[in-house]
Amino acid sequence: MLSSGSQRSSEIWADLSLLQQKLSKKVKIEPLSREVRLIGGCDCGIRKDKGIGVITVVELPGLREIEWSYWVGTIALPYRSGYLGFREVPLLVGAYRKLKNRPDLFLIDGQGIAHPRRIGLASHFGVVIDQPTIGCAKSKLIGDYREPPSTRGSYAPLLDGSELLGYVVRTKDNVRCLFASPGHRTDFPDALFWILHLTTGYRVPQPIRFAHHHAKEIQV
DNA sequence: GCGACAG
DNA sequence: ATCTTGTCGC
Ligand SMILES: [Mg+2]
Repeated sequence: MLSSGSQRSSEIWADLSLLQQKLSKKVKIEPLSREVRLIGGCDCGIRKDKGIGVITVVELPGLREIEWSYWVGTIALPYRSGYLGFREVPLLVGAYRKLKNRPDLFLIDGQGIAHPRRIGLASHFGVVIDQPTIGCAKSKLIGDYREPPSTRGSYAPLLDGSELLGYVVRTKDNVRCLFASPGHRTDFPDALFWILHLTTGYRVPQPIRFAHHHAKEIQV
């Protein structure tokens, strides 16, 4: 029973899983078409049932922040691995609509297609706004890989059997790897390239760091 | 039954 | 994600 009033908890997740299967069919993995000058960094802060979604816009070259927006909303679902998009996408869409600038690419704190149904947060958000996105997660959701050397720039493919999902990337010497995967309207080389080019001195890419900082301070 | 499990 | 101070190492 898709879309109804009250329903059993088990049915809710089953319905959301079906919805993800539909959404995943809209995901396009293709080379970034635009020239990238403005990049949007996305992250959310959540406490209890109140959440805030933040998007910062950084300019290239320089990675200087030129704008940022946020959106506050109520979180209806509890966290469950594989369903993060349903909690954070609404908040990010709200912030997206308040932006004055239009980023050429969005970097999101979460997986792209490296997801059980190939529709992680970055892909989900990308399909909803139909804009280029790349997923940049701090830990793994699914897939197998061999640990890359400890030097910045090292990487290894993230695989589900023989299917490539993304890359496990060392963005800084002697720190845990990041998990990069294309979200929507970007491809694997794009994910690897941008994750490394937007990382300077810190493990997490600057755009996402800025968004994270804003979400944390506003939430007070 | 056991282990994995984005944020 | 959030709860939380100082401390060890690059
Ligand atoms: Mg986050």
